[in-house]
Amino acid sequence: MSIISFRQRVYTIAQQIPKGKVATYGQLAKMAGSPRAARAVGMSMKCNPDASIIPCHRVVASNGRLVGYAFGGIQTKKQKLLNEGVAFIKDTVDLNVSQWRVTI
DNA sequence: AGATTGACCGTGT
DNA sequence: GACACGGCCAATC
Repeated sequence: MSIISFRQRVYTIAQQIPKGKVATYGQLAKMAGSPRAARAVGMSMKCNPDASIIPCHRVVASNGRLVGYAFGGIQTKKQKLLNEGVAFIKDTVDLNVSQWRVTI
């Protein structure tokens, strides 16, 4: 089943997040096959080799809050998202509008 | 092999 | 709405 590591799966999924949308850590965990592994997802993002191939800035907490970004901090992360047209409410993403929804 | 850690999440007060 | 607590999973020491 899992020939590739959990981390690898997370990366693959993260790359599918469309521009202008965001996904939550829990959401990715669920998609990767471990619904409760949100923390592990966070680690994967932290260890991610390159932001240009893995859009880790499109991953936010379940409440839309921006947490962590290893390529310049929260500010940079927010700027990138704003630049992509993600809807913000103060410092949190409006998930109602900008969450990545996998339409059946 | 065991313990610790971390870019989390849900629930209760 | 803010704060505290516990649980969860994979990677790392």
